[in-house]
Amino acid sequence: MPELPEVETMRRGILAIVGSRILDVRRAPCAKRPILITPRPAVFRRRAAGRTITAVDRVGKRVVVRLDSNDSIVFEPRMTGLVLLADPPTREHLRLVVRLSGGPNRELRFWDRRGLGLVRLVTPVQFEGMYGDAKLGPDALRVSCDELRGRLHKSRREIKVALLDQRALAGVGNLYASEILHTAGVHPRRRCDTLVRDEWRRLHEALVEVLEQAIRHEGSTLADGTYRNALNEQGTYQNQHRVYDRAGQTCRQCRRAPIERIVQAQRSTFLCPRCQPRRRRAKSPGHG
DNA sequence: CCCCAGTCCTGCGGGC
DNA sequence: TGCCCGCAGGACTGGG
Repeated sequence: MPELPEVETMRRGILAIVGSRILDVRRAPCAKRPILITPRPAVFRRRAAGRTITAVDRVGKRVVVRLDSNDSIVFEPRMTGLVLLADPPTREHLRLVVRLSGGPNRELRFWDRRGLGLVRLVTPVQFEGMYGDAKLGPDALRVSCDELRGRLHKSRREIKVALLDQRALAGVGNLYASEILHTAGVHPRRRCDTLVRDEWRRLHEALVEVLEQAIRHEGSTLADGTYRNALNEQGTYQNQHRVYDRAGQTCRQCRRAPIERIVQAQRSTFLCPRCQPRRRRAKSPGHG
C-alpha cells in the first residue's frame, strides 16, 4: 500500500537522522521468516556500522538513507512495511533495527507485518542498476506534462494500468491511480493512445494535486490500520478519498452516481461513471 | 512491446 | 462458533 505520499511521509519523518552515526544493525528476532536483506547480515552490519548518515532521499516508493561511504540503505516497504523512529505497532513484526548515535534507544526500525518488504545496502553502481533511469521512470512529483504524455501517449495500454508501470512513472500505485483519474475526469479504461492533449493536461494537473494533498495529509491509513508515519501515527488522506474503496457509495463530486469497482490487471479500480465518461463528449456544433 | 498468471506474505471478512 | 477460502496489491518472473 505505501505509495509515493506514504513513502515521502516516512522520508520526512526520519530526516532528523541526518548527521547521526550508525552504531549497529541487527535483524530483530522475528518469529516468522526473517526479512530479506542484502547483502547477508554480517556483511550488511560491517559496511554500515560506523558510517555517518548524510541524507535521506526517496526513489519512487522506496526510502534511501545515504551514508558517508557513498553506500545507500534502501528500504522497500511493499505492502505493509514501515520505517519508524517510534516504537513499532507490534514487537512481532519488527524486522530490522539500525542503532544510531545521539542518545540511548535512538533507533531506525523497519517493521513489516506481511514480510514482503526488503532492505538493501547498495553501492552507487548497484543503486544505479537497480533504481536508475533504465529501471524507474521519472518521479511522479517531478515529471512535466510533456514528459508524462511523451512517455505514454503511444501506448495501447489502458491509462490506469500504464500509471502503475514504475518504468513509465515512479511512485503511483493502485490507490492513487484511481484517485488521480477521478480528479482528472478520465475513465480508467481509456487507452493511452486515445487521450487528447487536454486530457493529458488534466491528468498531469491531477497527478500533482492528488499526490501533494496526500502528502499534506501524511498519506492514507486504510481500514486495516497498517500504514503509519515515522512516529507510528495514522495518515488522514483516507478521509479525502474520492473513489478508492467507495464502491456503491455516492460520488462526492456529482452527488448522483454510485462509485463503481472494476478489475484491471488483476487489481481493483474505482471510478465514477458520470464524472469519468468512457467517451469524450461530442463537441457541440459551431464550436471547435 | 505488452499481457497474463503465478510468487512472496499475513490478516481479515464472507460464506457455510 | 469455527473453519476454509479469497482477497488486498507492492515488485518481480516466466511464458505466450
